[in-house]
Amino acid sequence: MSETPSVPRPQTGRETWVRAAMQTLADAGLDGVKVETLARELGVTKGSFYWHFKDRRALLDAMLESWRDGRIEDIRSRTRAEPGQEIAQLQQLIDTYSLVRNRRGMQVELAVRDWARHDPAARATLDEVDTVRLECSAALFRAAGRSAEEASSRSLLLYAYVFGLGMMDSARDTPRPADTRAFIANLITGG
Amino acid sequence: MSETPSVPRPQTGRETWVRAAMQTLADAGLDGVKVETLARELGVTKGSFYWHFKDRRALLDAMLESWRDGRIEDIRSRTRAEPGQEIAQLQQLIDTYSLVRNRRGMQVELAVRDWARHDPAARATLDEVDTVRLECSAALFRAAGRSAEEASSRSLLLYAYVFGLGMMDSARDTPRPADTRAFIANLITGG
DNA sequence: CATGAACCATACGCTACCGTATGCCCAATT
DNA sequence: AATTGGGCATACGGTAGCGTATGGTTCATG
Repeated sequence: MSETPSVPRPQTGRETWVRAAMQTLADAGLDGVKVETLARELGVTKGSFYWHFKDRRALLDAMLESWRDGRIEDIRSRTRAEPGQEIAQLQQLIDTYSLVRNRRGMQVELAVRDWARHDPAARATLDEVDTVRLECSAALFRAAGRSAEEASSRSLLLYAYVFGLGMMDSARDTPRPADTRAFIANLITGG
Repeated sequence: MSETPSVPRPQTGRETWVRAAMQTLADAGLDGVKVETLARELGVTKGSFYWHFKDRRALLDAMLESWRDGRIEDIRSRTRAEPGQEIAQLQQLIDTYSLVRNRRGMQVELAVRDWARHDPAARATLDEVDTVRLECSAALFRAAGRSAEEASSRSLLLYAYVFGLGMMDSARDTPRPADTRAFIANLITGG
């Protein structure tokens, strides 16, 4: 969907708005993303906003597009493994997501998922991303010798766990014990 | 789950408002819970609301209290098992949560979890509920012979999976295949 | 039957938004 | 030097929501 480059290069300004909006999305949810509030935070006025965007909805669409591209690129890079290292790669994937280190990314993730519950466009974007994710990790499981069915099931468990944990731990400061995380990662990967 | 017939009942007022608000919470999220909107839906005006509640915040607190009591009672009743039936009971627990049948309950759950990301009171309520949940299912695992550590880990995996799946499938109409669900439930319970 | 409490309506002021209209400033172009 | 258009400010009208003030109605009870 959507055209990418049709007009020359008005791209500098839009990116600034999108970044600030993503920050607010993570901090306050979708309903915190307001034109006038963002303008205040950026030290400009609405006049600037309505120069770069048709309306608030256009900003939201730009946010979705930006998030989708980043997530797909990220998952692709995290699911490349040398032959024989597939399970180890999956375990590292789990650890990356379930560690508190990735706090901000998880906040965005959860906000987008909540957003998707009410907005069809967000839903569609999220489905795109989830499809790629599930397929990428399932491919790793298959490369490790699992059947296609088992690979899909373990992939589903993996992401449901990872995002479910992110939801349960979204206000947690201390990470879960390392042995707990290792035990669960082993169950999921079957390693 | 009682009546509300067509006749304008002089039902205890607060409960009526709380129920309507929970419905809206599930459908539209916390920011959809607005005094004037609820009043319109109930066919009354704000005057009624501010008779029963001090302000909007008081309604939110009442919602949290009501939800917490219901959830704790629910989990207690779902984690009573005859000796020897603990694993079967856990598997049924997983199925209850991960089935599409419980759609509305899951919508409320997800809305509360998102709410908890921005509101300390909601966070505290949710932590209460999660603590009871984790302890109840961990007790079942221990009764089935698992060590205390393993029981805690599996409990965490169980709930993270269940709510994570609810999040991923919140817009899904057809349930996941039965054998996929069974495979995952077996992995989680270790049965 | 008067009185007071429970319950709700009407009406108001206030604030935070969205979106539009219009004008100012400045750099690059011609 | 004049023109032009990108980038932003100012100002305005409109809506939706919160909370308050106040008045009306019903009903039990002294």
